[in-house]
Amino acid sequence: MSLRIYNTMSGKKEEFQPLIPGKVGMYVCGVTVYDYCHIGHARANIVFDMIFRYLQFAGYETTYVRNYTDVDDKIIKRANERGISSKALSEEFIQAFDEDMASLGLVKPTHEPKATEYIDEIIAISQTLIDKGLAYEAGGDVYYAVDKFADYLKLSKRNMEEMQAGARIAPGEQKRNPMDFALWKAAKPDEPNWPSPWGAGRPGWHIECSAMSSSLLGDSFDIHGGGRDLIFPHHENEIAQSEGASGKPFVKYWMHNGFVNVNQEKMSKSLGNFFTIRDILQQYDPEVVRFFILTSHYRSPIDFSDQNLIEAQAGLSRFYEALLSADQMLAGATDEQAESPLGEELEARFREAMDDDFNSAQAIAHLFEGVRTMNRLCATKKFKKRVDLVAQVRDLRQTVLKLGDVLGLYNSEPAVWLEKVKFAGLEKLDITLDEIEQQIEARLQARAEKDFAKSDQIRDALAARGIELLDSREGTSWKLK
RNA sequence: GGCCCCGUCGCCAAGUGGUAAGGCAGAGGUCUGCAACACCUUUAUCACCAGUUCGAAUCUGGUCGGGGCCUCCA
Repeated sequence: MSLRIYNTMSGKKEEFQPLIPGKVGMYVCGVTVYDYCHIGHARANIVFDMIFRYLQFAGYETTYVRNYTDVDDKIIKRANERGISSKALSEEFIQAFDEDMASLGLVKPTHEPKATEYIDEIIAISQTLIDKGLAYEAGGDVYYAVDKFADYLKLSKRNMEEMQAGARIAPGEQKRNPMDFALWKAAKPDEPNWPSPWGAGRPGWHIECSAMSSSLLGDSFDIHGGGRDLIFPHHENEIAQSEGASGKPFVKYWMHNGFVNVNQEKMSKSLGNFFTIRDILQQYDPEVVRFFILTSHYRSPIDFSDQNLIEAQAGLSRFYEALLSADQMLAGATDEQAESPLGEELEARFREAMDDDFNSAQAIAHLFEGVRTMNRLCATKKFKKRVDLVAQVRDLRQTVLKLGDVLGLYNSEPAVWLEKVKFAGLEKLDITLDEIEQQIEARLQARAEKDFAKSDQIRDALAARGIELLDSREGTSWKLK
């Protein structure tokens, strides 16, 4: 079974056939850098990071471009409010973005261009569009004449007449048609600007993505992604610009990730109900956030809530606990080698899930099954001497790690990760590590004396304070309840 | 008003024509001094109604409920 991708353009899953066999060009709209990233950005970037990793895993030589839009009305406005330059503001938030993405465990895209580095290309495309009669200059602005592009609204499937009914021309704009959009805006005082054939000015929103994608991936490429909210107007306008200028098909597969809701309600800047990545990482481990996001399909809406994240943490802990116990069981196990089909079988199921429009939720479900098998084998009597079982656990462990890496998961040292989460949770409880260890010691003493009443009393008291004890042959450890 | 999406076990969440993955929580069991952990077993006919079909959660029509886009937004 080969890779199938849901294409927003057709509204269907399609067999993935890249323009050049074996190679993929993918462009994903990045952020406008004027504020800290919120969890919606986290989702979009994690999703496409997963897609990028899987494309490579599936054998495609993938060029992944994710831009920074560093010139824009909102940047100018925010910079003016803070009394700093647009450049200083955008640099600050580019750095913040990079930090956030690194903490979420994202790999670097192949290219991370900035809009301001592509001003020449932006001007060239705008000029081409004017030359072709698709755009016009008016008072130092350049606008795209949407009624000249026959395919306009083909991605968002909207109706021009109805769109026009609600559209307005803002004061100061020189549009012929309210639906027209700016490719270039004449500079106002104190705005960043560049010289152009139409006078000093700056790019409009949308044109930068056409310029950067064609420069780095060519006029036609395979995958273009972003959040659903970018379908209109941003991606629609990109199509008009790029296909209008080049005369070639722009993008083969359009991919859009679903929204993040907070308490069933869309999270948005205008509603003010958004959390930044930094807020969330105060509360939860970054890998828990990533795990939570990937346990839903990328096109479904997800609901950010404490309960959901706590459950995600429990699920991810299950993986690390299994990996830890597998490591411990394998440590003293026989060195003899044996065949094991389990890893290969797991990988086949994983690929099948991921080939179906990157169904990471299904893929993780298969990995959970791998974990259960691993736990079951490890619990078998005389495990360490059973050559076949040891080989199977080795195989499964290695496969879970390998496939986890495709999702950007399970990269930590199990013991270290579990400790980290445990101590982070401990801080929220009214108990100290010393206390816990003292109580464990006291209980061990009681048990040695067969004073089980006292032993159980200590255990119950700790449980009431949120600490669960685990006895094993090696001794007693504890975890958060 | 126009366009679009969704409604699957207590909760989260896969599944788009052949009689419902997985996780969390719950129940029973194995293990245990007793527990916890782990493992085993177990828990749904898919909002509702009508239709197409040998057969539908999956297709069509309708009803109810929720949400999104149409303005900056991942």
